[in-house]
Amino acid sequence: MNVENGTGKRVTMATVGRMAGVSQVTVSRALSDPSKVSPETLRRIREAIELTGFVPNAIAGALASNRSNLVTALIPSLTNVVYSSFMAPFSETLRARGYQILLSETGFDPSEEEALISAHLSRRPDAMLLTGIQHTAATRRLLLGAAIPVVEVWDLSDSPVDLCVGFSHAEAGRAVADFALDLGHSCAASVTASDERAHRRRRAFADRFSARGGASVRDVDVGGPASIRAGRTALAGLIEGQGPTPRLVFCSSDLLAHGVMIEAQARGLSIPEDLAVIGFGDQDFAAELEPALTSVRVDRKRLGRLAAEALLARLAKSEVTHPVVDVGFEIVRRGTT
Amino acid sequence: MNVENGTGKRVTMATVGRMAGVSQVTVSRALSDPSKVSPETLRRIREAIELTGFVPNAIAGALASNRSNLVTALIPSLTNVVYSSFMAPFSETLRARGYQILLSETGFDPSEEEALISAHLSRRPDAMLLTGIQHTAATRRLLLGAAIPVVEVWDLSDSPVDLCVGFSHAEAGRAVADFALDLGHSCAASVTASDERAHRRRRAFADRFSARGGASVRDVDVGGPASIRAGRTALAGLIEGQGPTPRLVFCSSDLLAHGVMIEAQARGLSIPEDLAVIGFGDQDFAAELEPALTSVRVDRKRLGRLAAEALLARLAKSEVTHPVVDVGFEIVRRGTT
DNA sequence: TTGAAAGCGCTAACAT
DNA sequence: ATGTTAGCGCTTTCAA
Repeated sequence: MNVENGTGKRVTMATVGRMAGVSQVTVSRALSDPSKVSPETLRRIREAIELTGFVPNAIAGALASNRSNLVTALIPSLTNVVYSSFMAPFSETLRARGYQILLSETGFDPSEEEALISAHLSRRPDAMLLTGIQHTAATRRLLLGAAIPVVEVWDLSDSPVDLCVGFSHAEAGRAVADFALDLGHSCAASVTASDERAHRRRRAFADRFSARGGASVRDVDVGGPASIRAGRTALAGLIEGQGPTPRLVFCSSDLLAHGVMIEAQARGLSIPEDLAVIGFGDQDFAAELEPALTSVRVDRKRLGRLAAEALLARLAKSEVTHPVVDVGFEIVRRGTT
Repeated sequence: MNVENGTGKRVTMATVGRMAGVSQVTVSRALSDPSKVSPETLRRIREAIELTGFVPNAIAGALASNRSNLVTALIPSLTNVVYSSFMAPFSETLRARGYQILLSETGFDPSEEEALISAHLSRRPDAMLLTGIQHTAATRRLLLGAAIPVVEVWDLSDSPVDLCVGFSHAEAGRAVADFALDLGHSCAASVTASDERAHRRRRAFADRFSARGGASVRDVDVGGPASIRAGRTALAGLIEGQGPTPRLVFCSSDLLAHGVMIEAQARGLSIPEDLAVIGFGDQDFAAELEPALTSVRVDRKRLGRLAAEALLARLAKSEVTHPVVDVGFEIVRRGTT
C-alpha cells in the first residue's frame, strides 16, 4: 500500500481527487484517457499524484473491468537458455502493449504444470503461454473453462488448445538423419536428456537413419537434465560399452554436445575426422567452440515474438487466420561435421 | 473467467454455494480453512467445485484482504544464468508458502527499473526483490512509500532499502588479486563486460594488484554483455595491442573466460603455462573445460533461498536480526591457474 | 467536462 | 457451524 506523506493513510484515487478538487472518477479518467479531462483539471490531478506518490491499484482496476493486463507463462526451466531466450522477446512484445508477465517453471512435469495452471488462472490472466503440447486432461479442461487466448509453443500440434507456434521435433530428427547420411555416415549414436521432446527427435532420427540404410542407432539417455558433465559421461559409455564405436553423435542439446566434444578431445579423438558431433538449439557458444559445433537452429526470438503477436491478435478480437504457425528449423553446418 | 458448463455464466463462490445449498461465505471458509466447515457441507461444496470447474478469483480476494500473495522480482537479464539461477530457489521457497512470483528484466538500466517498479507496485505485491543496490532516487521513494518488505541481492549495502543478501564485489576483486600475486604473477590484465558491478570488481583487482607490487593492470571493456566471442576478441586485442602481453587474465564472467581460453588455445598458447585465466561466477561448465577454469564461486542457490527467507521473516513480522547478510564467495582453483 | 451510483468477487467483522 | 453486512478501490453506465 502506498502511504500519504507518512501519515499512514492509503492513497487512492479518492485521495488524489480530494486534493485536486475533483471526484474520484475524474482521476480515473485522467489516467485512462487524459483527453476526456480539461487541461486545467489534468494539471491539478497530476500535481496531486506527484505530491502523494499515488500508484494506481491494478487489483481494484482488474476486478472492476474484468481485465487484468496480465499474461502468464509456464516454461520447463528458467535456467535453460533455450526457454528463457524466447521468453525475453515474448515479454518485450507484450509489455510494449501494457501487459505484464507472470512466469513460473514446471520442471518438465505435467502434473506440476496442472497445479501451476490453477494458480495462474486464479489471477485471471488475459492470456497464457504454455511450453509444449502435452498436458493433462484436467489442464485442458481448466484452460477451456477459462476461455482466454492460449498459445502453446516449442512444438506443433494438430489440435492445439487454441494457438500454437513452434516446429516439428520429429521432422528435426529426420532432417538430422538425412544430413548425416548425406555426409556419408553409417554408424551413429544419440545422447539424449530427459525431455519428452528430445526423445521424439531421437526416435525420428534413429528411425530415419536405419530406414535409409544406416546401422542401428545406439542411444544414451543421460537420465536427467543436459549438462557438459552428462555429455562427457555419455560418450565415455558409448566408447567403453558394448557395440561399435559411433563415428557421429547427435545430441539433444548443445550442452551435451559440448561435453561429448570435450571427452572426445580428452581421449585424443579428432573432430570431425574420428568423431562428428551435432548439437541442438544453436546456443551462442556453439559457433565459438573449436571446432565450431554443427547444430539445429530454431529462431527463438522470432518464436517468442510470434507467440506474443498471436495472443495480441486474439485479444484484439481480430481474425486469427493461422492458429498454428510452424517457425521451422535449420541445420547450421560447422566444423564438427 | 471460468464458464459454467458452457452456459457462459461466470462461476463464483456464490454459484458454488447455491449449488451446495450454502451461502457464499461458507464456500470461502471451506477453501481457506476447511476445519471451520462441517464435513458434510465440505463434501457438497467440493462436489459443486468439481462440477462447475470453479477457480477462485485471487484478484477479488486480494482486494478484500489487502494481501496479494504476490512477490515481484526485478533482475537484469532472464537469459543470464547468474541471475536466473538464484531466482529458481527464490521462487521455490516462496511458492512453497503460497506466493507467486512476478518477474521482469531491467536490462541493467536503472531508469527502466524505475518504470518497472511502478508497474509492479500497482499489482500491490506483498514483497519485492531487486538485483543490486543502485537505484534512482525516485525508485527509493516509491519503495519506501509502498511500505513492503524489499530485499536487494547480489551486492552488499550499508544502507539497504530494507533487507540485503549478497557479497562484496570489491572484496572479491581484491581476493582475486591476492590469489594471483600469491601464485607469483606480476603481469595481469582484466576483461570486463558492461556491468557496474563487474567494473567494481575490476577496479578493486587492479588497485590491489598494483598496491602489492604487481605491474599496472591493463583492462579491456568489451562494451556490451559477456559472450565467448567478446572474450576471444578481448584477448586478441590484449596480445596484438600496445603494452606487455599479460600472463594472467581476470575475466568478469566465465563466459568471457571461456572465450579467452579458446582464443589462447587457437594461438597456440598453453594454459596455464603461457597464460593463466580466472573467471567469475563458477557456472556449471567452468569445471568441465580443458583445462578446468579457476573461478570465483558465489552460492547462488543459497543466496536465493536466504533472500526468500528474509522476506518471509518480515512478512511474518518476526524480528529480523540481520537485515544485511553476506553470503561471501570462494575462489575455486582449477587447471587454468 | 464532470459526477453519482452500482457493482466486480471476494474477506473480515459481527451476528446467530 | 453458518449467515449477514460492509467494504476493498477501482471501472462502467447513466445523468447532468
